[in-house]
Amino acid sequence: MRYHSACSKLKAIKEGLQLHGQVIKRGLSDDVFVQNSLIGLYSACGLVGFGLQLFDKMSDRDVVSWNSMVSGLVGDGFLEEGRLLFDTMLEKSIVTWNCLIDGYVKGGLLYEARGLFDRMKDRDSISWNTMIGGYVNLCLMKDAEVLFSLMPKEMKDLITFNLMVDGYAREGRFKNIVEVFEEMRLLNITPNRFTIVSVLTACSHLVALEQGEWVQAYIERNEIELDAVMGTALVNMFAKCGNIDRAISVFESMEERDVLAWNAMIYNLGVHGYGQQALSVFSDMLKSNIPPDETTFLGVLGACRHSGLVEEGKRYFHLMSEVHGLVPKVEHYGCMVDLLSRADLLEDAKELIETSEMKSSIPMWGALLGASSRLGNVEMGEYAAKHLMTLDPFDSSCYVVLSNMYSAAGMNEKAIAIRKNMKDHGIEKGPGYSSIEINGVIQEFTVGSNSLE
DNA sequence: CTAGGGTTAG
Repeated sequence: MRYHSACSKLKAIKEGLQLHGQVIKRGLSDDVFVQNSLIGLYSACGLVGFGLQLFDKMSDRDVVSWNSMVSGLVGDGFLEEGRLLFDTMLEKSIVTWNCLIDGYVKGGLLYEARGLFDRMKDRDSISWNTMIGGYVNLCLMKDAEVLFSLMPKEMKDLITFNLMVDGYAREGRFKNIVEVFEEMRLLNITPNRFTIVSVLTACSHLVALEQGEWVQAYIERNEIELDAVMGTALVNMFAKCGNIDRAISVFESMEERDVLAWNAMIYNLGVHGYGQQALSVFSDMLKSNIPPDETTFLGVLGACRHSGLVEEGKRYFHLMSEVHGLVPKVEHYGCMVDLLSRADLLEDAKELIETSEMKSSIPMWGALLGASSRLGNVEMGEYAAKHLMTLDPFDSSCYVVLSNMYSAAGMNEKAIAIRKNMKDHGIEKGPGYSSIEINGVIQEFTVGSNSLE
C-alpha cells in the first residue's frame, strides 16, 4: 500500500470517511452537531458534494448547518451554488452574510461582495475585515481606506489594523503605517509581532528615530521576546537612523540570530565605515555555524570597500567561491571593481572584469570608466568606454563621462569631438545609471560617480 | 469542543 506523507489532504479525507463510518455505527447519525462538523470536514477536503448529500438528508438543520453548507460551497469554488442556497435561506445570520462575502472576496469578485456588504443590516468586525482584506489583497487601497474610515472604531481590531499596515507596506506608504499605528494605540489595541515589525520597517524608511525608539521601549516594557525578525528590524532601524552603536547593542542582545540578522549587522557596520568590526562580526558568524550567503558577502565586500581594505576584499572574494561555494554575482564584482579602482588598481579591476562572466556587463565597465575618469587614466577610460559603446550605443552617460575625462586631462579637442559625436548620433544626455535590486536594496552603479550605492 | 476575517513581516 502506498502512502504519501505529502498528501495530507487525502489522508484527511480518508480519516474523515472513517470517522463518518464510526458516526453511523455509533448511532450518532442524527446528531446535528456531528453532522455540521462533517459538512465542514468534507468541504475542507474539497468534497463539498458529500457534504451536500448529507445536508439534503438532514432532518433537523440549524443555522450552523446552513452556514456550514454556504461556507463549504463558496470555499470549494461553487459561488453560484452558495448564492442560491443563501437566497433560499429565510433566517440568515451575520455569519451567513460573511460566508458569502468571503466567498466573493476570495474569488476576486469585490463588486459582488460589496453589494452584499452594503445590504447588510448588521455588520460585525468580521464583515468589515473581510471586505477591507479583499481590497487590500487587490491593492485597492483607496477602497480599503474608505471602508476603514467608515468602520465604527469599537469594531476595529488587531486584524483591521494589520490589514491596513499590510496594504500600506505593499505600496511603500510608510508614513501611513506610522499614522495607523498611532490610531491603534489611541484605541488601546495591542499590536502583535507583525504590527511591530512592520512599524519598525516603516521607521527605517522614514528615518524616524523617535518613533522607532518608542517601539523599542514598547517591546521592552511589555517584555516581548526579541526574535530574529524583530531584532533585525530594530538593528536596521537604528542603523538607518545613524545610530550604529544602538544597532550593535540590539544585535548583541539578540538570543536568536539567523542569516538575515548577521547580514544586517555586517552590512550596516560596513555602511557606517566600521570595516574591521564588520569583518570581526563575519568571523563570529562563521564560528556560530550559520552559513553565509551571497548577501553576507555583499556586506563583507562592501565593508572592505567602504574602509579601503583591499587585501581583505580580495581574500574574501576568493573565499566566497572557493570555501563557501557561492557564485559571485554582478553586485559582488561591481563591489570589487570599485574597491580595486579606489585603490588605484585599475589594471586589476580590468582583469577581474575580463576574466569573468562580467565581460558584457554595462555596470562593470561603467564603474571602471568612472574610476579611470576620477584618476585621470585616459587610456583605461577609453578602453572602458569602447566596451560601453559596443554594449549600449545609445547610453549617453559614457559619452558624458568620457568627455569630462578629456576636459579634465586638458584634452579639449577630444572632449569637443565626443560631444559632437553624441549630437550627430542624436544621443540625449540622460540620468545615466542602471540599478539592480537585491534583497530589497537598490544597488546603483552610477557611471559618473562610480559608486555602488 | 459544528459556521465567518489577516501576515511570504526583518
